[in-house]
Amino acid sequence: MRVAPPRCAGELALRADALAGRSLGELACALGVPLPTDSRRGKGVAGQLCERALGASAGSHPVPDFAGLGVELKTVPLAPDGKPRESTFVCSIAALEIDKEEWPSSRVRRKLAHVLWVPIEAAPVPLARRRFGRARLWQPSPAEEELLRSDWEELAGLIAIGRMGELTAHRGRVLQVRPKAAHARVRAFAPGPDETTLETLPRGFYLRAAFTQRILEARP
Amino acid sequence: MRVAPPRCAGELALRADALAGRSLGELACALGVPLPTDSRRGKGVAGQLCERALGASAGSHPVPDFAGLGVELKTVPLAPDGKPRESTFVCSIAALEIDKEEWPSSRVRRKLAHVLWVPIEAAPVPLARRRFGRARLWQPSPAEEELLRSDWEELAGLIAIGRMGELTAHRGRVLQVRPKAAHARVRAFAPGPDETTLETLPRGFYLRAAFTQRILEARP
DNA sequence: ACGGATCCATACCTGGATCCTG
DNA sequence: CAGGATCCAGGTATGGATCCGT
Repeated sequence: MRVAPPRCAGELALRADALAGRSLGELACALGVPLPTDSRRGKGVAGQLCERALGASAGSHPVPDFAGLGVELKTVPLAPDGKPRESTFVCSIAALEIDKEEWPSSRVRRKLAHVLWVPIEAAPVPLARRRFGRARLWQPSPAEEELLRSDWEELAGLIAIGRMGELTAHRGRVLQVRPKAAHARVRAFAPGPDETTLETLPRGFYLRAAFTQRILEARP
Repeated sequence: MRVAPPRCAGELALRADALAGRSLGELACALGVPLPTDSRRGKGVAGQLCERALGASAGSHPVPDFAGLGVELKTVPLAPDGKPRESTFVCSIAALEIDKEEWPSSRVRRKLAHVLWVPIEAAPVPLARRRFGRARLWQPSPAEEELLRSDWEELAGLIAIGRMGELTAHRGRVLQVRPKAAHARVRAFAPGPDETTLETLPRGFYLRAAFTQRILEARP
């Protein structure tokens, strides 16, 4: 079953509101897709069903989830205490090209320019019984953008000068760099010392959970 | 079920001889894989089972089927009169790079430097009952190579100067250029007129059936 | 008859994220 | 408890070729 793209932000907000309180099991049933029984096997399923329910353009590469609106969709898993249980993946890192990027036109900034955050219950609630919360349409405040920019410039700078291999997830106040791969044997190219190129585990940018928590708590 | 790579050309020839007279159905059964019932759905199945039976390194990109030996495997479908029913795919065409290739190191020449031709019955024999014939290990004679070279230089030259779009399968005495894609809407990049780049249907090099017929008829 | 169109398998890549052990 | 490791879906790319309408 397919849903047409929303024609404006208002229509998107209405659809997102309609999702609040519904469970992942109901949604899967309505869309006619089976849910994995093992939650390890369904890491991305909430996000993917949410895309379909809201009429996002699925899986296409360079464009935002709602291309016409320039809005990106992110589901956030909430622990029983209401706080995000996980960090949020932002985008993968093309390490060999990152020296050509600048913050204003960077992939991270474009991804985060306008986001629809959709909270959903996380473990220990079983997959099918996890309920969606009230969505929030967000754009970074000047203070938030400043935090993101300064972290990004530090991290991207280290990658560009060939230090991605030494980079750990400890770096960055709100943005961090972590592995992004099917398994630890996957290789991608990255700058090495002295203009060399070497193969490393692919990485991605992630938002720390404490940062998304502040976004969700701010009064809309 | 997996078969170890042959250690020398002699071992490969022995295995290929052992295949002669056996049917595709027997082979599929021995390897524990099902055959499609509709022959449209099994266009590549004879070649793939043959690879497995002979211990070819399956599906890996740049290397010959028998990497250590530098030998490429090709199955040839024979009509009831013993003549090849189809042309033989050689390799896909990277149109934007072809201006940097020269015949001696070209993909076509490398693919055809050393080929194990394995004949197999074609339609109207049902898939499972098609029998393999006697394989032939071949290297191009000087005359054959000269034919290939001159066709390749004509075709590659036309592609390099931006004429792939106008190129039809009529060109070339033994080598030709034809579409190579899942369907007609697939696009790939190619040089256009005046240093431009345009999108076209991807193409590949193929050997005309009359050429493979002469190869198979020549006394080993 | 054959030139243009198409079909399957497999590997890889990207985007969706959560798992899990020290 | 969070940093490093991993899992699924879907699309793309390539190599195995044959199908089929004019």
